[in-house]
Amino acid sequence: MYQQVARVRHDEGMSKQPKYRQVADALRREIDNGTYPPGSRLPSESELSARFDASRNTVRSGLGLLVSQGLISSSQGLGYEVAKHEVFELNASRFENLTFPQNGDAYSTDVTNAGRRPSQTFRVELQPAPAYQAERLRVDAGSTTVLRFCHRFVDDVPWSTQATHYPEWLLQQGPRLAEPGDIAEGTTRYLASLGVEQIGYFDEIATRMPTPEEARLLEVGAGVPVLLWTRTGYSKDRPIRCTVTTFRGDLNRMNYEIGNLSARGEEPQ
Amino acid sequence: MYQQVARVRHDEGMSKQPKYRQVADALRREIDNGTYPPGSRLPSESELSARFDASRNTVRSGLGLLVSQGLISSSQGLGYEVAKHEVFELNASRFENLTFPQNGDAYSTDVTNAGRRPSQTFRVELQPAPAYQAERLRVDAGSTTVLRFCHRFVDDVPWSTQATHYPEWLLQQGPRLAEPGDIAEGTTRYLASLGVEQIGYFDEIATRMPTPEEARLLEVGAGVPVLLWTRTGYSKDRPIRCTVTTFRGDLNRMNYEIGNLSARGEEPQ
DNA sequence: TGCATCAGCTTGTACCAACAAGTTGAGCAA
DNA sequence: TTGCTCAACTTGTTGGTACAAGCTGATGCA
Repeated sequence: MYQQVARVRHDEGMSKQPKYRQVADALRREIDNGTYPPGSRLPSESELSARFDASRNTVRSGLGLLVSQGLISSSQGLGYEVAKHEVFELNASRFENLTFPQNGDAYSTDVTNAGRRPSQTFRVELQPAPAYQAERLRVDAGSTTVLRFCHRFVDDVPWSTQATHYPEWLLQQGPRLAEPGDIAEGTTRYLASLGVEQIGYFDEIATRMPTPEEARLLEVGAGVPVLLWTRTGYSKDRPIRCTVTTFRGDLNRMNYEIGNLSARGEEPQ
Repeated sequence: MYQQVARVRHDEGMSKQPKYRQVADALRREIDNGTYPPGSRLPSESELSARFDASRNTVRSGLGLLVSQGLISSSQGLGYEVAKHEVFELNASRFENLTFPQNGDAYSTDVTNAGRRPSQTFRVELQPAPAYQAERLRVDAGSTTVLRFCHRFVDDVPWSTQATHYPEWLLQQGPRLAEPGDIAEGTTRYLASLGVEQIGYFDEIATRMPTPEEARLLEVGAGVPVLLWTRTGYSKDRPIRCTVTTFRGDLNRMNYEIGNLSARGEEPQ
């Protein structure tokens, strides 16, 4: 019923590597050396199948490797495209600078200055504190917090999600935090005007592959990790907010300027 | 010659999702809710095949998804294991603190303080500057630089690779830079003792999937991104070094302390 | 006891076949 | 010209088979 084809034992040279890896490696080389520049299309599976004398499944395994490494992406009906990245730099140590004046919220300012067009959707709700945020805000897990959630785009490409939790006690001083809608001058500035000044922050940066939910919101395919940025802001007494931002790892880079950098071009001020 | 089996059209409820995704989602849920805790083994492909009434290929596709997301890993002959992470925190703003005294190099100090055992292999060579480093050191691409390369382990697990490039002109003041072997007091301290003081640095943090070379050195499987950390150190006049570190993303987190954090437990000093 | 072997499990590689579903452009009809 | 249909491409999903290769524990021989 099933006829096993005679398996030829090639063994030319040493190879050793399985065929699907050879396919992946060959294509990777050709992508690296510019045979297939960023944005260009790879030959179709059946063409590659002929070229490498491999079955379509084997070629697919090889292509799957490159996809999971973020080098290429595929779309049904179209083919495989070589990934192209245009990274956006976020200066985290200048972002929300405590002494520097700025108009509106820090995100719009930063993106506009880079000559790109920012847009965002916005949501405010009361939520029990997740364990991660509760620990950083020094409140009980499950206690009420104000969640202000942003889904941000740059030139209509999904860019990041940002969830800031504020402890409940802060509402007595800053009731507008819990009201829906933007706070025009920025929440940090708003709180400062009420005497709750953020005089320092603690940043944590991690990376991992996106959850299905994150992959949906950020519209990333397989092979693109996310950058996780947690900023806990402190007043002179205690933590006043915890912001968790998820970035598309292929489009973002974070910068920190520490110490005296007068030898650099632009002054860190 | 080939007999196509009657394809039953289930369509219970809505499903819509392909079967291999359903397998992946079901397993993900069971991993999340603790049915399969970190470190435990998943049922074998054939067991899952029976449970989900799917072919082994379909089950493998589902498992492959979870592998590429870093949730599980597989080894031939053994099966699939749920990934367990024990993250190591690296305080980047305290690391190589300019004013804080320390013994030996910053890495060993940091790891030892965390109660873990550091080890490393080390290499020094003269190398033409790659474009990336040349740009940051403000020298011509291809001009000579000193490369000091570290491959670091924590408790014998590959942890990070670190490549520091120094511009050639620095050799006149610090000839020991180009000599093989460690510099006991740390290179930053050594240079400072010669009057080349690093008074500030510029950090860049990015993430991506590892290259095959990086995957080999860090022994990461598919689905684990790397964290890329570039630190450019400045004297009062110009850049004096450029360090590129690659971390396993599943084992590391970076921290920055900015501003006044007296409200936190430990004093940032 | 100690050690080598092997059966029986596991995943890895490679192939075949069929059909579903998305995209595009050619070509025809209004 | 405009708009629709459809053929001919593309990748996506799912099934099947066979064998290679790694791991483990049981078995049996020396």
